[in-house]
Amino acid sequence: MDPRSHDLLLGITETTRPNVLELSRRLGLARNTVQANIDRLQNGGVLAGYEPVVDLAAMGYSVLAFTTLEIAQGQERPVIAGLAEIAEVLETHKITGPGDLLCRIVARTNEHLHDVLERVLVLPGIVRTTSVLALTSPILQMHPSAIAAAELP
Amino acid sequence: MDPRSHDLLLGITETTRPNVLELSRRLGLARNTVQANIDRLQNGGVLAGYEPVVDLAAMGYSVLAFTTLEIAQGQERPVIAGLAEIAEVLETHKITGPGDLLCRIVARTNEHLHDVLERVLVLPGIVRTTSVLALTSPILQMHPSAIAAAELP
DNA sequence: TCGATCACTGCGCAGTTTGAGCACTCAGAG
DNA sequence: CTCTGAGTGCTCAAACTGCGCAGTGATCGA
Repeated sequence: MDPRSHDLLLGITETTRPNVLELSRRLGLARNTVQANIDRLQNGGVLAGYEPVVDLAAMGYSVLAFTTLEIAQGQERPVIAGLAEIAEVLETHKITGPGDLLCRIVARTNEHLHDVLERVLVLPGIVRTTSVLALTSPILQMHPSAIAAAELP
Repeated sequence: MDPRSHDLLLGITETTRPNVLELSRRLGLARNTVQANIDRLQNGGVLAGYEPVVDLAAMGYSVLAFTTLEIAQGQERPVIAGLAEIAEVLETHKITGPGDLLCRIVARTNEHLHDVLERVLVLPGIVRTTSVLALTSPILQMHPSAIAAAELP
């Protein structure tokens, strides 16, 4: 991942907008209507922006892991701050149950993942980590589709 | 989630493009250069498209769960097909370790989640499910940032 | 039943962006 | 020393945006 591409992907996030005219043609609605609907979604906070869809595998990150962290009492905040510094940690969720944090981590190789996990482990307050590797990801979607809407009372 | 908004979000995925001219100004590069770089990323498969960023909470889906499924021998394919029919199941990963599948599931409420899990449980071949709820998600990013690039040899 | 409101439509116009092409420079590789 | 690739600067018609304004039909409360 060269820095140029990185800047590009970052910049894309900020300059990407839907083509309202084409959208209106596809949906069979007036441009004004589509624009108003988009505005409504944005104002409601549902539509928070636009992002490039990045194929991590094509980017060289072919390893995906879900790692559960157990944290010592009251150490969550600094641990999260530490995790935020590790680029390969894409998501962190505070969770219920035996673990405390669930992280989504990408790496180029298994060795690289090992390296990342070591950087995680040295964070003060981490008691234990458990990782599972994702082998394939047969389902990937952004949001619940119309099926869900149809089920509503 | 009304059907109109759904169509809109779906259509946005297909009609959204970055503003290359503005991007070039921000990056201090020529428009041609930026366009060529974007083409390169697309052709390389790294940049797979553009998507709206949807705030699931604002959309009414305030519950996020990670559910691990244990599947009976050789039943994975039909189970995955069944999961694909459930709109609330946003991601499914085949994983290593004790579980077989890890799912990311959203729901409007805990009751709704309960309902979704019941729909999951009735799929033939599911032996056991274990769910953890995500309370907060302090880190959320799309891809490893420049930090990772700087670390490369 | 009347008037208000709302979602949607259609039109228009100035300004911006796109897509495509061409010519040029510059640095590195063979 | 030449070739090649990356980047630049320019041009043009066509497309799209942002914005405003006027009109229609349906719904709803008084």
